[in-house]
Amino acid sequence: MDATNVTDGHNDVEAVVAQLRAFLATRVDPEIGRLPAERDLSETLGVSRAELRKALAILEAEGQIWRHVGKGTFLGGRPIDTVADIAALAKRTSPADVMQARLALEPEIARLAALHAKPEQVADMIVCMRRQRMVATWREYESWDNRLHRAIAEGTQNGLLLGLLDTLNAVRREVTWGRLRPANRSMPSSDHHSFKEHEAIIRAIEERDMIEAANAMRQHLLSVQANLLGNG
Amino acid sequence: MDATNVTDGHNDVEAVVAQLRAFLATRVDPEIGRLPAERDLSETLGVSRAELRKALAILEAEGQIWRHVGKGTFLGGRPIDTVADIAALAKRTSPADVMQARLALEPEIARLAALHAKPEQVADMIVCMRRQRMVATWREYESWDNRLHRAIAEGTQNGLLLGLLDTLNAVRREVTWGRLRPANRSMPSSDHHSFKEHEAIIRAIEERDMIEAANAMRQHLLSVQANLLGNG
DNA sequence: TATAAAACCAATATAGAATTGGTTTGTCAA
DNA sequence: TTGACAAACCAATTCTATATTGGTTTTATA
Repeated sequence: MDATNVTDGHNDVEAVVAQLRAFLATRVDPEIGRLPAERDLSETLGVSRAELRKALAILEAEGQIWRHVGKGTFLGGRPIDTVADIAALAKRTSPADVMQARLALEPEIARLAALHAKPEQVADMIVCMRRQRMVATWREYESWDNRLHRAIAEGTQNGLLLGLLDTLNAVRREVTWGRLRPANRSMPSSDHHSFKEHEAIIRAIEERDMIEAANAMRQHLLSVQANLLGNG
Repeated sequence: MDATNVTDGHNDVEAVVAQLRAFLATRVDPEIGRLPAERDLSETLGVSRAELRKALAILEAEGQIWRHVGKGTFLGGRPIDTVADIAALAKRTSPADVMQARLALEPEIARLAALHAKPEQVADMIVCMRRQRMVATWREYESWDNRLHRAIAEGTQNGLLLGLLDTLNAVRREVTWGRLRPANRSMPSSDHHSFKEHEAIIRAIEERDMIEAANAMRQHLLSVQANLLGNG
């Protein structure tokens, strides 16, 4: 414990921290943002791995870097956990949340579909709508409902929006399955409210009426929402 | 659709289809749902692979099975592609697509945040905003920008919307990295347009002004969009 | 006792082989 | 020529084994 002796060893971690800061500023490509592995870096800086880790812990607490087993050590704050894990997402999601999300996303999707949908994509929507009217079970009904809403999203020509809707739908299936599910529902009646509403949406898209497309979609979803709450 | 029996002379394909149906019903575990590989199955059934594939195509058109290269052949209808794979999504997504999706989703998120955000969540937003003004690099700027927009989504109290935004942001990072990236950007100037815009959004949320919150968010994103296209 | 070095662990990445549905080519027979 | 079949080829996917990496424990040593 001699303060006069080793500035290297006794200087605690502070000297190593300073050394590290310099290293980050000068020898790490900010575009790549990846530091060498601890074993390599400790050799490069001439310190033991334990000392280096103390310094790294400090810089991590400061938010200068973040680390992860198997990945490495990187510049900047820890990236947001991009949980695309449907099951985990569904666990913290209620049916009301699902409807809220649909109401947030799908009217805008309908609007963009009215702007960008190609004729053959509109034809796809019509096919879905027609086949939905001919189904014998609610399971098939929902299948074609999914496909219809997805066809509308395809009409946006935006793969990301389509992906978001797919994620939403995946969660929707998990959620509605997880909760109680009326098993003895009769077959879809021919005057089911959704039929007319779907028709209105598709017509608006066909006529390139963006405002009406968004509106019709919103009305449809509000109707579905009311139905859900009423039945629940 | 037409389940009618074929009466033409060739019983080739039809015979194989019948053989296949029997196989599906008796020799495929519905829990697993996977058929043997075409090469194996053709040998098992004693038909050529080409013939087998014709039969498989028919059953696939009927929705009895679905196939995918590298995966195999499975019972039931083709599952909707639940793209949790950010990289795959990013590959078919352009920066313009990202902005379009943000414009679709985030104004509505801001609106709901104005309705539901708790005081401590608003405080989080303010923290993000303040720290964003003090950064030294664009990397940090973007990190705090991400956190701010995520904090707003947390204000909706809707885990699904938050998850969707996380997915969107993950894709955004991939996309902007994949494409060319302006390397010589200077540090964020203190009068960067986003600062005032962020402030307007948060103020509207704080004042529970749903309409203004959505509006401010839309203006902000439009401004970002214009900036992107201008720089591109 | 303190510290450095090594060993060990679990999570992750990586590279290559193997598998699979889809497609093309070559061969032979009717 | 046409049709059927086998083999080869292709690209997407999975599987498997190995290597890295941050995190932890053990061991040696001064």
